Amino acid sequence: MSITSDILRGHTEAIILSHLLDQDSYGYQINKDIMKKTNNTYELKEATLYSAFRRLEQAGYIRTYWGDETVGARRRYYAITEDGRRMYHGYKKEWQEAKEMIDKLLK
Amino acid sequence: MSITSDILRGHTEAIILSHLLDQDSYGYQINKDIMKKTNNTYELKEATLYSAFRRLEQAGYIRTYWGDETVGARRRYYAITEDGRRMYHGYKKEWQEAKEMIDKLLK
DNA sequence: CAATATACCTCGCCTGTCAAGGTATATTAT
DNA sequence: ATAATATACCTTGACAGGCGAGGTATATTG
Repeated sequence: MSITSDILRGHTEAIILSHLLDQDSYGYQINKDIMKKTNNTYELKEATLYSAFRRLEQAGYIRTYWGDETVGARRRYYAITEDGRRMYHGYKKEWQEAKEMIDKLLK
Repeated sequence: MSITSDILRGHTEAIILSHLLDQDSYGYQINKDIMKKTNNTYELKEATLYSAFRRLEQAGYIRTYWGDETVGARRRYYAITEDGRRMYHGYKKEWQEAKEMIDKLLK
């Protein structure tokens, strides 16, 4: 595992929630967005992505539905819930604090 | 596991190396330093600490020796190596980049 | 003399990541 | 025509770091 992956570990769920704040989306799209946003520096691996979806759904932070594509491959859409939004904002706050903490600890 | 632990995951080794930059130290002391530095927000768990020491030693980033305490409990001291310093600086750079990336991904 | 502090350590579980594999449809290149 | 690539979904099993729970020994404080 690369160091970058290790640093990113644990942020996956919040990153996904962040992408659902403004509109519903689906796995493939979210992954593409992330790659684009990071100039292809970071690619969320599919297995990681889908296991995160399962956890988020289980926790009630997202709900899912199938798109009604008439052409092309089917898409499973994800929507953030109110709990999900709360979770996201809590996490973001925690991230701000953690950032300062790590900066302090790395001198 | 708390969210904080998950965010901190992977930084343990660098945090330890950081504490060894200026002087050698030992497990108990390093742990205390970390707690103090973070106003008791973050406590590196002992099991985590010692398994990190093993990894760091294995990797050649630290070397260890027993202190010559005449009173009190014995102390195992840790010293950072040149490789350890290189590793630390590389990690710190990576952290700066990762920080920006996560900020971007969390909008 | 019990409790707390200092100081070390190990075992085994838990959880998130991911390599490797799979399915199906649509488009583009040869 | 058909091979290759892109879109889109998914599961399994291994791996690694964190840590709860347990242990040892010495010194100090109430």
